[in-house]
Amino acid sequence: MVRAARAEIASDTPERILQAALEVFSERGFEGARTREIAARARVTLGLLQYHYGSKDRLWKASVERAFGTLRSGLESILESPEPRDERERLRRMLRAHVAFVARHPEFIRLMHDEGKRRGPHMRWLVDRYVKPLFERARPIFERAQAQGILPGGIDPAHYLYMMVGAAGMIFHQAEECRRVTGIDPFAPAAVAAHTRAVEALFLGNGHPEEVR
Amino acid sequence: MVRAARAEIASDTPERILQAALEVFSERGFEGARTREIAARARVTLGLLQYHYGSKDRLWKASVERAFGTLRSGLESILESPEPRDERERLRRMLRAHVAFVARHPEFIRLMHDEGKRRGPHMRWLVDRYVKPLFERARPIFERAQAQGILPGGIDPAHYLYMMVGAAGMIFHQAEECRRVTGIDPFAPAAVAAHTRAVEALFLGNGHPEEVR
DNA sequence: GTCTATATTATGATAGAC
DNA sequence: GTCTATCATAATATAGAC
Repeated sequence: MVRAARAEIASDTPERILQAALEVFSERGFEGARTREIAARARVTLGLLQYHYGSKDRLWKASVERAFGTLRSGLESILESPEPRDERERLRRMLRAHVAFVARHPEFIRLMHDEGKRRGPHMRWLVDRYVKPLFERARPIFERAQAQGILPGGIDPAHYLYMMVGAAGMIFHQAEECRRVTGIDPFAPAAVAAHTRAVEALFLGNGHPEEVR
Repeated sequence: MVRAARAEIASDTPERILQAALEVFSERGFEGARTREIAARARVTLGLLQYHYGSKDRLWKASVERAFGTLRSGLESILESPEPRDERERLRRMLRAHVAFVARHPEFIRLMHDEGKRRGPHMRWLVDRYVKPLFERARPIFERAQAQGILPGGIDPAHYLYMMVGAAGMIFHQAEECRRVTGIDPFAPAAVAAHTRAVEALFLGNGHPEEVR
């Protein structure tokens, strides 16, 4: 059918707009983002954004929904990956998965930074929909690790969550800053590997000389 | 002298404006910040911002200069505080100082987040003036800690820097998110203390059951 | 130094041609 | 579906009174 054929060729335009929107929203924050810039990056005009998404706000939600959908299937699948040998191994996998994900998608953390520092409907939407469920996944891992002496006990898992996310992510979402401060490009494969090792060492004490010795 | 007396009573207005500016810039980001909101919080009018600082850009610099001036005298003084018993103690002090500072001034990290994720004059200005010198202070502490086996070796100090800043700060600069996700108010004194312990435990293994045992 | 206008520009949103 | 105007508003910046 002509119509079907048409629909198939039919553009990836909405997709491109969503991608561009995510980039700009994460780089500039919601209020700093300019719809004109989003349109330009998607190589469409302003009117078309309105046609497809109606408003800046709905565009934001649509782009985040797409982005965090990836996060769920990306991170959570690894979190639940088949049968780790033990809790230490499970924790290690979560750490690795987290570093890998943040290294590939620093824009997610940037979005959370923009919204998570102040009250507001965007923040609530984001937290209830994505962050809270994710925390509920990570919490028992931290709790069991504490119970088994893999991590220091007597500390609310929330602290571990924020230390993990912060320690794993900052070098990536602050990539430009890092380049200028240290000369390191954190996205270089070697740097990603090094940071993965660093995070593992920090949480699991692996390769810790005084333990190895 | 009348003039002197006048000058003394003379208003803390520029100070109030700077404080309001720092708040709004850190909450909204540079582009998201509205000069009207800054003026309102400082309880002055728009024209007065222009009179005192000329432009939004110069206002940004002035407010950051004031803020990071505090950072230097605040953090650096503790970093250099008199004669720690050993390197472990020196590292512990740096960690504590860092957590304490970020807990009191999450707006600093928020500012860095806004600027540090993209290239630009603000980022360069910030990094060259404040972040780089601070890193040069922290680097030898990490290096010596590694050399003495206090921290895992074979890892560039840059990774430790970003892990420290990220792990120490995130729960505070994402305070609103944290409240909603975990129910914890990270600024409550007990929470600050808990996070300080958590960060120390993470980097120094203190209270680590398997080591204590 | 501080305020009240006002000028100028940029933004999100809309209308209507193709 | 996509574009080219254009609107209404809100932003920064300026001018000038007090």
